[in-house]
Amino acid sequence: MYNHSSIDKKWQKRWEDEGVFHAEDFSDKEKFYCLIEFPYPSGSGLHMGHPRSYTALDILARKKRMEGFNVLYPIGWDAFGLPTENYAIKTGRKPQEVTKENIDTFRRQLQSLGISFDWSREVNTTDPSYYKWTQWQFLEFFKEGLAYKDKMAINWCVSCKIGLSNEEVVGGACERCGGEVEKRDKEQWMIAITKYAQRLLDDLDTVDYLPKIKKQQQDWIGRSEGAEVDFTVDTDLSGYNILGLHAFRDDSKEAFWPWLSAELEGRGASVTVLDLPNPSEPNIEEQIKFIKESYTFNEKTIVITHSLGGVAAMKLLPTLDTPVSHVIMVAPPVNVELLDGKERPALRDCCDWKFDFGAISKMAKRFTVLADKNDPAVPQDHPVQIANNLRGELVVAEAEVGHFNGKEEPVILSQLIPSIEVFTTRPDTLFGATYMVLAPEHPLVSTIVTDDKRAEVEAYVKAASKKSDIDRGDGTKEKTGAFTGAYAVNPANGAQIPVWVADYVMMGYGTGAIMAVPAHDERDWAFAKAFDLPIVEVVSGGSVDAEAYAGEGLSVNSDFLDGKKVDEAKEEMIAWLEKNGHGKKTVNYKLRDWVFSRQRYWGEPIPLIHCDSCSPETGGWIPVPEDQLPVELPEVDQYQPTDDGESPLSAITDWVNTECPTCNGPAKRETDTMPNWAGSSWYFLRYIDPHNDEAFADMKKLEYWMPIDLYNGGMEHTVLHLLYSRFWNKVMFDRGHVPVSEPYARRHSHGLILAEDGTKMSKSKGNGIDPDEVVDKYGADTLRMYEMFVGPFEEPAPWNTKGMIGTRRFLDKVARLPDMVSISEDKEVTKALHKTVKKVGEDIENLRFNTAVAQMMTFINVVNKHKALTKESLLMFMYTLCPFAPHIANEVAENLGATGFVEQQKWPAYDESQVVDDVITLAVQVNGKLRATLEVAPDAPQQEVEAAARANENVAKFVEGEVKKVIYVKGRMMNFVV
RNA sequence: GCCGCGAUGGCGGAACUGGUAGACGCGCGGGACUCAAAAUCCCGUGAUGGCAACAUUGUGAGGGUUCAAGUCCCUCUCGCGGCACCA
Repeated sequence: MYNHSSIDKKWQKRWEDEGVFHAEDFSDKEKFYCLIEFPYPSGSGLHMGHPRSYTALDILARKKRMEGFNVLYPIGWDAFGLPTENYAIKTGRKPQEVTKENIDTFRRQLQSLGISFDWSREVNTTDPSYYKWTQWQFLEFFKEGLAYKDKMAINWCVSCKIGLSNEEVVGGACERCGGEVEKRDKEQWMIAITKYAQRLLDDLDTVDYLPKIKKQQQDWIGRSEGAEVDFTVDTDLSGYNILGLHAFRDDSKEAFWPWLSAELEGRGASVTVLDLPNPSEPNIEEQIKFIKESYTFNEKTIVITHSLGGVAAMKLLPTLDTPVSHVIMVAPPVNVELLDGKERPALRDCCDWKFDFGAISKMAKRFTVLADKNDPAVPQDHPVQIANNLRGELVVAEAEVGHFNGKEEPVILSQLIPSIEVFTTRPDTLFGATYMVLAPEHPLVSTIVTDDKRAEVEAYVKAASKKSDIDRGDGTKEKTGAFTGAYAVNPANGAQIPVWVADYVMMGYGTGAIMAVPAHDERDWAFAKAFDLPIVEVVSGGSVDAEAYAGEGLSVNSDFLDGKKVDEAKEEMIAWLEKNGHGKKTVNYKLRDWVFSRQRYWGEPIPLIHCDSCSPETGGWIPVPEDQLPVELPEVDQYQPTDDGESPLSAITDWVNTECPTCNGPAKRETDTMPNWAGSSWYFLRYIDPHNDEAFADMKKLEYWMPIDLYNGGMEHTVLHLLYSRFWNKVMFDRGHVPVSEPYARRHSHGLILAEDGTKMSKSKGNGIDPDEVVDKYGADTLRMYEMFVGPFEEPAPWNTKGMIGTRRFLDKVARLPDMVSISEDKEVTKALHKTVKKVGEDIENLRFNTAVAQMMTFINVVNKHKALTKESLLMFMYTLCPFAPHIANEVAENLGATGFVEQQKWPAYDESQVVDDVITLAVQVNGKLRATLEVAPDAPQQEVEAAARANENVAKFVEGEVKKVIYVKGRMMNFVV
């Protein structure tokens, strides 16, 4: 029994004192950057799983150093996040303190394992000198137009009081606490990762990841090719009278109104366009009088106003006796300053510029405002329809010639004749589309629903919105839905098909609407059966009365596609759609934009300031200037999450209130913080230059070290963390801050260490094993070796303390080896040694540590058999063992008189002639069954072997009569076929 | 439901490109040393039959290809992981 405690501490101190593992920037040696996922320093201390990954890469790092590489093997702390914050709240302490304590524990525990980290490069995501650069990089996203704020239905965890990204909702429940998740509308910072979807997919071809990891990335991005198809809602406008109020712009008069009239008259409407008098200096009373004299309003009236025409309408409409059918205001001039900068006293006098949308909406069955979503003057909470960026084109660009550009007009027209855009991967089945379905959240639902169906549809939509994702996605998959009363036209054959609302269609994918082809889609088939909708077969090969058929076949009932194979038919149909303006080829991704806001305290503050009077183009958001970074997290006593879902930071008024960096006026800080994923998306860059305060890392150093040669981590991070960090790196690459577009040249993953009962180690089950105890009782080398020996690195393995004792016995045998040192050794020992060096070296490169350990055990067994080996052989073995059990290897080497560290020795070279056997055991089979074994030279000629085999009594017994064939595989076996 | 991976002694696991299945370790049985124990060392250890040599059988189940299958092909069962009405 050797004394592991003193040996462990002695060598750990020496390594650290002499900086043996410090990586050198710009060395002449070839670089090797190996990376483990840095730990989250939780309060429960190091988990048994951590040493597995860290030791594995430590072995590789140590071997690479001995092979002459300049190795970077760094460590740090991913320390922002909920568990610490929750623990701090519970114990009434500050997250800063708790974090520091946890890190100290983790550091001590990791150091007790003798991992060859370069501790001089330690990073900590919660350190202001680190998150300064996280914030800086966020601003790079912002400047690139990749960060935007959007109101959206988010997943809200009721118990954590936190918004969760889709990725953090597992089976409809919160990933962290397992609690209930509901939908809530919240303004969130989003990052447009979807813009990088294709590159994130394509560049997987350039990296070496485990196939299953690549596949998970691909599946998550979820690319599918297909077509976008437009279905026009069949709208009958006969009996309606459209009243256009024209003011102010001549080009509208010449182009817009005639075009609109033609479109609407084709649908049976009559159109009246009134030229309002004196539009640029209007007298509103005069205009109203003119309208009243020229036109009689009734309930079939549809009012369309354009720009300044809205002013008169706004005053007039609330005074009418009868309500009108519909009012559409296109870009009403809701904010005079934004109009064109010109003062218009006449307008100002007649109107206070605060449109009373409420009064108008009472006079119209439907009321639509088409205006800029971001215009603060447009009341967002009012039930008006908001379109994007319309005002910019239609009003402000007054001086520009010809606003009639074909981009905005369809939006206007679609208010009266809506069209439904769908995404399909099967355009070849368009002739089989017998109905359509909108997601309950689809904005067109309320537009197209007919009056007699409105109540029913509204009730259905309301019920759907209450359902959680579990109810919608899980369970019976029984189809529910409601008919809107509206019909759309199938562009392929002109057929009228009913439009339904059903929750089996998701707003989040594609366009939120589908064409349903029940004959060839399982879900559509089930829905059609449930609601008795027609099923039309358009691909032959199945029996669509019994079930949907999604296989190969030839098109039928499909006019010009008939007789074509699926792939061919898809192409033809896309060509047809494009030619006739009904759609086009498109690609869709499952990947969603990244919800980047958290309403919690313990995270990086988002470094933006909101000013009411500056930067309207970004919604008033202004980056904190670089020289004011980092925006430090204020240390406060109260940081509990709020019930209303606002960030705790919003309550700290003297932090929130600040100055606008642009105009120096009063402004407010953004109070949301960043998600945990932020700091971990780029930490590998900081390791390269951890103390730089001019940049997150020096470009020259990045060029030297990047990319990472091997990155190892858990399978649980192979989707999100890997994707986010690849994306983050690509954005930095595009902005010229990093030299490579893919950060990880090779990615591997380790299996979990399970508890002795084969389940996950967990606090609640009390089945955890404490690394401290194991190190204390058995030593660091035992723990390291056991975790390598326990099974294949990438597969989960149950902990077994008894099994670990076997590796300790092995190390005890190692400690006794010096007693056997002698001036000569048996040939078998020499051969075993060289074989061991060869196999261990190869196994390390292939990350097959378990068989490397087994080989070293075999070697010891051979030595023990002969009880003698030379000092040189023992040293050579110590060099081979050192990556696995560095403490004892160094100790034994030192006791043999070696100076310096084993880590500074050269990795041993094996002698090729020593790894081949002089004599091998050859299997002799008869009819494939083993009958004897022969000791022969590996390259013995067939004749000789055959003679020896036939001479064998047992073989001869079975080889009676004619031998049909003799198969001889040199060095392996001989088979007699009789 | 779909996709991926896996299933080998009492246990964790080996087995290159189809060529002696069970390396290595744990456990178990026997023995040596010891007054005794611990530690250490030696022998044995898939199952069945046999004193033994050896024979039969054996890698989740069933079928196939091959001189030869844990390994390749088909069908199925179970387990693990991922996705989950993704149009």
